[in-house]
Amino acid sequence: MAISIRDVASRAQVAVGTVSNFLNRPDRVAVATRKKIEAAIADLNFVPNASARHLRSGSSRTIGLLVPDITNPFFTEVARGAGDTASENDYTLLLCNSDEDPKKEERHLKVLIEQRICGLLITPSFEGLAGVAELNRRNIPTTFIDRKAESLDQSSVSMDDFHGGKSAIEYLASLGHTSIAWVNGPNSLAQCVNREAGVMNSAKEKNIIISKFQVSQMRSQNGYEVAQKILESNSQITAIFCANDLMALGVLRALLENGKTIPEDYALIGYDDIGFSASASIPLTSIAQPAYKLGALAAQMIINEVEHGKNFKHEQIVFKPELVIRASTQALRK
Amino acid sequence: MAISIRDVASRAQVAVGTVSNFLNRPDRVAVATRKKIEAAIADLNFVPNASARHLRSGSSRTIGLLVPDITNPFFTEVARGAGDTASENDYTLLLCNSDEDPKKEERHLKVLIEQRICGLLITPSFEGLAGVAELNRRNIPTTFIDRKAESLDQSSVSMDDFHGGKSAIEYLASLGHTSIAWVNGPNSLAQCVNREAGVMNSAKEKNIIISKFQVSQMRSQNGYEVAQKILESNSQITAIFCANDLMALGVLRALLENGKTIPEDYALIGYDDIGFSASASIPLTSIAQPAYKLGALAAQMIINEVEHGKNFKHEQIVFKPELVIRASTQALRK
DNA sequence: CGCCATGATTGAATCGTTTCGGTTTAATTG
DNA sequence: CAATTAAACCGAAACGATTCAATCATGGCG
Repeated sequence: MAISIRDVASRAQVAVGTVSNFLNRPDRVAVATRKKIEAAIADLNFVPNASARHLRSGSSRTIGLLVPDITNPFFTEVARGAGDTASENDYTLLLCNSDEDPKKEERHLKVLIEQRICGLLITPSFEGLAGVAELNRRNIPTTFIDRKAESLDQSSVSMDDFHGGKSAIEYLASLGHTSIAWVNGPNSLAQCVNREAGVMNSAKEKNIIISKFQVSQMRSQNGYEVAQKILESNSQITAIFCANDLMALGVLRALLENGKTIPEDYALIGYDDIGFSASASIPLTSIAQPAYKLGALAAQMIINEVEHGKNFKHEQIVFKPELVIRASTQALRK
Repeated sequence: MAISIRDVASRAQVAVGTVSNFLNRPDRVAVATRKKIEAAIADLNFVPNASARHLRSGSSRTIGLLVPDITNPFFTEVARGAGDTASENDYTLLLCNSDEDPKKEERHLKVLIEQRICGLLITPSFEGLAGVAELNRRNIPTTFIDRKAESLDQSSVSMDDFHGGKSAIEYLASLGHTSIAWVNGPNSLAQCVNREAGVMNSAKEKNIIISKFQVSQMRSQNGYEVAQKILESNSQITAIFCANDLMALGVLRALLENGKTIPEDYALIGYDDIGFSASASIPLTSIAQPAYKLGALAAQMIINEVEHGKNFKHEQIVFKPELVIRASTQALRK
């Protein structure tokens, strides 16, 4: 039924080995033979069988990407970047979504091993280290995304969260704000911890009062609730900085509902610069992370590692996030 | 290097065929033997090689999902649904994003054929029929998502767009609106055509005046621009219905910037009910589509088809969308 | 004209499974 | 106790590619 390299060979009147060479190292086959094989392939509508190729050659050319939440636009962009880079290099990307569920994560990891992926891209959740260790044992290269690798024999592509936190506060300070609310996620996420360190650092330098609000999940609803607390607190706060855009959008909604105007009554900054922030009712100032680039570069790095084998130099690349100024912030008027 | 079924067999003192039976039809192997094999597998840390299995057995247990835009929350949900169902049934989902680019779509289709997927889930863009024909020729089952299959020997899971358009207008009519702006996407999308038919149908019934605005892309920015036109037009319009939420969010932003209040000055309805609509500055009334369910059901159907082979009855399932009422609409006050 | 280097081509062995006809073992029956 | 049957198990062949040592052609050179 299925058409194999053998059929192509017999129709083109050459040996199977020659067809294989044509497929993988065309320069080694004479131009006349090339033509014959091309014709045979076209006639028979032949498409090579990836499984057979993989089985014999030992290298799978598929790389796994395991993200904790595919509905988060940040990860969607990461996936797009990784996917594009993968297919440009003739790799296949196997995208798995763990929904922040360790069970699903474990299952996906199992499948990825069955598929004999040649490399893994992963944004580790705080717990997920067990399954990753298994990958290591099997010598499957792994690179972290959005989380710096602590070990030097592993690559990672991450963001300078300290700088992100710091620059948001510096910017607000430059606008004249001196009392700022800081809405952060759980300490179990390295990102949150580092951003807060940056916040506190520049607050100290600029002599700013930080009111900290911490939530367990970084969803829109959580931002909404925090904003109500801020309004009730009757404090001097004139600016609000949220650890992600989802929460900032929640804050925005709460403030508008309570008759506040942005940026006059409160300046508001988010983090991530997801697409929806630009088209919010008040376009959001945000700390932009180059998600697409993160994914693309991580894919490129793991491909390099796969292809250059042992003599590969691991790198921990750290991007600087960028402040994107929109309508939700302005200079403080006394 | 790699551990194979053969190593397991020799360590467990059984034949390779027995190990294979243990893996695939455990009931056929005696309980004592089972224990031995289990132990050997655990000791050796054996994980079967999917490629070898596929090569020999001929069936791949991976299903492809090809979406036109992974950054659209609607498709993210579809992907989540399909992915969950796939892994519950021990299938692997290969998610590909074509970015609405026919070239990428073609390339992905090629890869999917190389991988010998056992079935394809696809939301066809208006052009993409060429590549799909190739799949048909190879007898790879294909089911459409969010687009009804015109042929009876193909399955599909789609939405009743006519009903969606109709019910939005009926709802607005019931609130007392008689002059409504309808912001639609290009006619090349079946969805848009059908929604419009529904709109026009109920407009006629309820004696409503529809002002139609058509855009080529259904992005937020397009909605923003249309809203400005509406404001300039100085018409009697009191309600705006957009063919997706992204555009509705753009409309919302434009209206608020121009000092209008929602829902007092204008009632506003979107379509899709993406997550961000609920947390917009004015939570959006919208026509909800069960994206997760669409993906999950489509996956289930293709799995059934794959497993039941020829005697499988193709179905064209059509869901009814649901009106979700939020703050952006209210009864008209004279 | 014979020799050799080079480039093209060949085809058998192999990758890790599943499949399936055949063999062994144990239990049942008359 | 011999004959019959069913349950377990065995192991060689096959899936469709790649690999690589071996063979074949070709042309340049002394």
